[in-house]
Amino acid sequence: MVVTLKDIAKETGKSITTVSRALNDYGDVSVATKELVHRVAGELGYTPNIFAQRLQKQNTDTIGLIFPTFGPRFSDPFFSELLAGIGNQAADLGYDLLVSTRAPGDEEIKAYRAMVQGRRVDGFVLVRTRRKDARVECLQEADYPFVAFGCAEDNIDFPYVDEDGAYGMKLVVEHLASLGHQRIACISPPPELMFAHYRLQGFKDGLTEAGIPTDDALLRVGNLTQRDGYEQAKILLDLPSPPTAIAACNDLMAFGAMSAAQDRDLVVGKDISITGFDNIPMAEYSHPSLTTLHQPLYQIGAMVCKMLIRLLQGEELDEKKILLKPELIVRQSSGLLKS
Amino acid sequence: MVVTLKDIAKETGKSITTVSRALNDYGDVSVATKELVHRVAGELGYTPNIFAQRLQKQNTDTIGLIFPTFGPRFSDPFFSELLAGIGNQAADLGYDLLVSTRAPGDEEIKAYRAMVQGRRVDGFVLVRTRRKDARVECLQEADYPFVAFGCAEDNIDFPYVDEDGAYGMKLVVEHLASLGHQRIACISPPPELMFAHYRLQGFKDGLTEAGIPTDDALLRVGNLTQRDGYEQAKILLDLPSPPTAIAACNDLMAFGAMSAAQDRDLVVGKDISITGFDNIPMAEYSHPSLTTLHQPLYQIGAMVCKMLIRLLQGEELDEKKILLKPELIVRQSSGLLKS
DNA sequence: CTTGACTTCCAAAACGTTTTGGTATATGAT
DNA sequence: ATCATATACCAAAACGTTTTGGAAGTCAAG
Repeated sequence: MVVTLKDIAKETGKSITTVSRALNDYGDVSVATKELVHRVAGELGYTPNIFAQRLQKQNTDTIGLIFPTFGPRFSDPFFSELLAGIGNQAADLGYDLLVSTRAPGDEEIKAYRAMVQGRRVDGFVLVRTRRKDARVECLQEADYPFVAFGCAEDNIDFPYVDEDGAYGMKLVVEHLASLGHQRIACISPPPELMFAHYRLQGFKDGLTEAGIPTDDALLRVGNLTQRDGYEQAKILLDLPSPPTAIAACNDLMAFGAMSAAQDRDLVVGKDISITGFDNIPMAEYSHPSLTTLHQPLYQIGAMVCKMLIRLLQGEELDEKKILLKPELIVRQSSGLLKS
Repeated sequence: MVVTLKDIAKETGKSITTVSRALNDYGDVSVATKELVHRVAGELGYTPNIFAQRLQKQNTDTIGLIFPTFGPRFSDPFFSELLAGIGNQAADLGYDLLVSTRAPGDEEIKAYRAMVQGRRVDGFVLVRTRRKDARVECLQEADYPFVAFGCAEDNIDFPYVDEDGAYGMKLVVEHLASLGHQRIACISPPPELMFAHYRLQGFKDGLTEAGIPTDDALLRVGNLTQRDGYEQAKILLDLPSPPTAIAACNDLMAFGAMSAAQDRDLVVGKDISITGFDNIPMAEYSHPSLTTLHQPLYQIGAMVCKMLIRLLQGEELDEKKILLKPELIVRQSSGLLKS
C-alpha cells in the first residue's frame, strides 16, 4: 500500500542503503544510480515516513509555542497575526509547529516541562515575556533553545526580538501634546509583563519631555481586553477632572475606551482623543479610525521563528537582541484639544 | 540521558516487553510488577518516545487543518475562534493539530495530497466548504477520514456541522422589515462558497415572506473582508435610490459597510441600518455595536474536532450531519426606518 | 502423577529510516 | 605483479516502541 525504501530497493535491484543514500544525495552513489532511484521513487510516489526519520535522527523538526492566554479562546488579533508569521515561516523552513494555549501559572510550566521531558520539540518560541519569567528559568535550566518575542530583565541573557515600546509611547505623548492635550491618561498592561514596564516608562518620559507633570490618577491598568479598556476608561471619565486624551497600550483596550467615551456621547477625535498600540487590521476600519503605533507582528513572528531555526541548526545569530522601532500612524481618533 | 523502556527494564530486572505491557496496563502482568514498574518509571522520569510509538503503531495521532486564506495572514477572527475550538479539543483528546494555510486552488490540493501521501495525519478538518469542492473529492478518493464545517451539495455524503444560514438571514430580514425597511440590500460572499448560497437564499426568502420584491441592484458580492464590505457598500450608497438597510453576510464586511456609511456622515442605526453575521467579539464593541447573528464558532470547532476523533477511533457518530440555529443579537446598528 | 487451565513473564520481530563499517571492483602508479 | 587509491555498493545495527507467539511455573481436578 504505502511505498517504502524497501519497495524502491526491490524495484531498482539496489540495496536499501544505496537507495537511502541516493535520495539524500550522498557522494558515494553513482550518477546513474541516483537517477534511477529518483525516477523510480517518483513513479511509485514515495514519501519518506517522517516518524521513522525522526526516530532515527533523534530530532523532531518541530518547534513549540504555548500562548499565554486566559480562557480557552485566543481571539486577540495580536496572537493571530503573530501565529501566522511564525507558522508560515516554520512551514517554509520545513518545521512543524506545535501550538497550544495555557494560562500563565503552574499548568503552563507543567506544559513546558512535559514537552521538554518528552523531547517533543527541538525548541520554543516564547511570547510576551514577563518580569520574573518562570518559562525562561525552566528552559534555561533544561538548556533548551528558545527565542522570545519580548525582552528580558537586565541580568538575564537570551535571544529575542522586541519592539521599542518606550520610544513608541513617547511618540504618542509627543503627538497628543502637540495637539494641545495636557491631561493625558494611560491604560497600561499588567505590570508583570515586560512590555508594560517599557510602555509606561515611555509614556512618563514623554510627559516629562513635554513639560507635563504626571498625575497618578490618570494611570490605570487593564488586562488588554476590550472589556477592561471599557471599564478603565469609564473610571477615568468619572474623575472630577477627566483626561482629554487616553493613550491605551494596545488597540483592543483603545477600542474599549472608545466605546466608553461614545456611550457618554463624546465624539472621539474631537471631545476626546484616544490612541492604541499594535495597529491591528481593525484599527483602520473602526469609527473613528484609530491613531496607533504600527507593530509588524507578522514579520516579527517570522523573524523570531527564523532566529530559532538558525539556532537549532547550530548557526550563529548575527544579532541576538533585536529592537524594532514602531511607527506612529495618525488617524481620526486623535485630534486638536477643544478650547 | 533520556530514559527509555530499556532503562526501566534494567532497573526493575524485568524485560522490556513486561515493562511496556505494565505501563499499558495489560492483563498479563502481575499487580506487584505493575506497581514496581510505575514507581520506577516515575522515579526515572520516563516519557515515551512519541515517534517510536507512532512508527510502531502506524498512526500519527495528528489531525490536519489547512485554512483556505488569501495572502499570508489569517487575521479573520472567524478563523481564530474556530482554530481555538479545534485546537483545544484536539489537545484534550490527546491529538496534535497540524495547521497550515493555503489559498484555494492547485497549491491547496497539492498540500492535501502531500499530507495524504505521506500519511502525515490521521484525518482532516475541512472548513468553509465550496460548491464543487476539490478537497472533498481528493479526500474521498483517497478514502481519508474528514469532518467539515459547512455542508455539501445534495448528492455528496460526508459528516459535517453547519449553521443554518438561510434561517439566520431570514431572521435578519424579518427584523429589518419589522423596523419598517423596504429597500434592503445584501452583501453576500462569493457564490462558490456553500454558505453563500444558503445565506443569500434565506435573504431572498425573507424578503418574499415580508412581501418585499427582490431588487437585483441591491444584491452585491464581497470577498468577506472589511475592505470589500466598504467598497460594495459605497456602490450601494451611490445608487439612484440607495438602500435603507444593508445585511452583510459576515461581521467584517458589515464593519466595512459601516465605515462607508459613516464616511458619508450617515448615522448607522438611524439613517441606515447595517447587520452582520458571526458575532465576533468586536461586534459588541464597535460603534455603534453591531446587530448580528451569533454563531458559536469556538463550540463548532470543538464539535467538528470531536466528531473527527470519534471517526478515527472507529466509533459511530450519533449524528452525521448537524445543523445549528444561529441566534439574532439585536444591537445599535439596526434601527427604525426614518420617515 | 498427568492433564489442562491459568498466571506471569519474555525473546524476537516489526515499524521505516539513517549510519557505521565495511567489501568488491576498477584504475593507475610503481 | 603489486600496491594504493577511488568508486560504487551493501549487510547489519541502531533509534524506542508494540505485538506476536510462545515458555515456565503453579494449581486443581482427574
